[in-house]
Amino acid sequence: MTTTRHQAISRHLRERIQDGTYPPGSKIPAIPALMEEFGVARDTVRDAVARLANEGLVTPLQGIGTVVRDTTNVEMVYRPDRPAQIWSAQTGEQEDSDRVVQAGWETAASDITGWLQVPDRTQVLHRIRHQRKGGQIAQIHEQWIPDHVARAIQDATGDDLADINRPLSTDLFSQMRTAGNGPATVTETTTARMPDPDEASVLELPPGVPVLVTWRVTRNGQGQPVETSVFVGAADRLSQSYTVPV
Amino acid sequence: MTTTRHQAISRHLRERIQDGTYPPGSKIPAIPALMEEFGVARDTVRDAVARLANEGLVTPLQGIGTVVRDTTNVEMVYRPDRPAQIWSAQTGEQEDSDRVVQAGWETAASDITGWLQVPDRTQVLHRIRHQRKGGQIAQIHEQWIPDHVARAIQDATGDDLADINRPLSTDLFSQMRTAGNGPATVTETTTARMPDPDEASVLELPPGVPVLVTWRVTRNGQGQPVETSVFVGAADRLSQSYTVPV
DNA sequence: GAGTGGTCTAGACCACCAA
DNA sequence: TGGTGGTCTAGACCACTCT
Repeated sequence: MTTTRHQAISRHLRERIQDGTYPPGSKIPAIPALMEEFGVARDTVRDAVARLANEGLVTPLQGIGTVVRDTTNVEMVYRPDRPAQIWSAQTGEQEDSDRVVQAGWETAASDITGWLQVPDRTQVLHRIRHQRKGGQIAQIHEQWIPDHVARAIQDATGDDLADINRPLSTDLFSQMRTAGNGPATVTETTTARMPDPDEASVLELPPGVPVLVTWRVTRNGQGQPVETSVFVGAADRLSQSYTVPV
Repeated sequence: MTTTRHQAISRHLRERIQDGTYPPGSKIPAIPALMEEFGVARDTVRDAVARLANEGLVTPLQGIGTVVRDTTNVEMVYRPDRPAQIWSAQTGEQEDSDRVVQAGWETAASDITGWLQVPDRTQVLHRIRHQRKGGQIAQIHEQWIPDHVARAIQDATGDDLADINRPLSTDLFSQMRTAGNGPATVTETTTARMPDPDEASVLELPPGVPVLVTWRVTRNGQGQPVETSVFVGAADRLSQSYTVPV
């Protein structure tokens, strides 16, 4: 159990961050200063700092320094039982904005048809939304709706679900009720993983921040799926809350 | 938007992994081979591989090679409405084992008293469990029970909740019911972050795997908290599932 | 311009694993 | 024993931010 130099340096810095010597928003010493302090080469210091960055404790910024991240600011709460008002902070405020960036019909992949319990190669409506909070995209919402459900909605409401430029007259769950396919239950399954570079770019994630990934299947009163979704959200800005009876 | 060499190498390898050239369980080319192929120095290749490791795509193993991770094996499902049978795979099998590693009374920190809605500096029973699956610890469960609830349970059942060597006669929620503090609802809030080194060690997490963090508050029929918990679970082996009415 | 972090080199030695 | 990844050096140049 020999301790390497960069492990010793990263442990030292981690302890200083946790004991408040370097509070959130402040900067840890610069790389040349740490080289001097520990008598090591540049890349050894960078290895140590990279470890902390991958733990989500710090964010190195070119030309500025390596700043300590505030990890206590997960304020946003997602509640599955409030479809019309999807996100609310503890103050109850609404989400900042919400934009459909892609919509159209396509032949569903096999995992999607499995969740929707429709035959393989069925046509489905595929929509991608970006949900913003505080100027940043906090969650990517990808949604698939079976052909017959989507058409029933359009017939009943006159909206075009594949038009990303015209907003819907009401929220989708209300439209489903109007069309006789009112959602009764949602089943959500959540895990987490590291983002791929595309997701990190869209969500503006610093290194060391994972994404929360949630699969949702919405069913009507007969237990038939009327919609399925995948949510990919920034874990440093998002938490999910559920209250269920025991 | 200049692309650096290690970015080009990591993008190349990422594409090969995603298109199946290097399937899960196989190895990507060795560092000397990549140095030769791209005509770069060792550390440039290591930067590229480190990126993939931090994305959770590969795990470098000393003396063996850099193996591609299988990211499709999140089978375990946690259901909050099944306290006695906390984990079940889709087949419905029970968890492998479950061990209380620490238990005792302590004066609660302010965040805990806030969750439990008891006065500051109250005595609480603090228990830490390690929940195993497939030989590995998949989740760390830390639990706090108010003094009056814990004592009522002990008086009613004769069990010693602070003894880590004697297992309880029944599960804790059943015991609460016996003691007249039957849980009625649980509120769970979930987010994710990267593990600290201790958590990574206990959960045997490879680089690039986050932890799912869930706070739970359990309330009795009168809405009073009878228990609060924090779960820290390996996100590559754990998912949480909720079904709620809309 | 001065200071920050980012990239990259060429070479060395170490720790670990499999045959 | 030979191949793997891990650590570390000393030095160079680049990209970026702030004053």
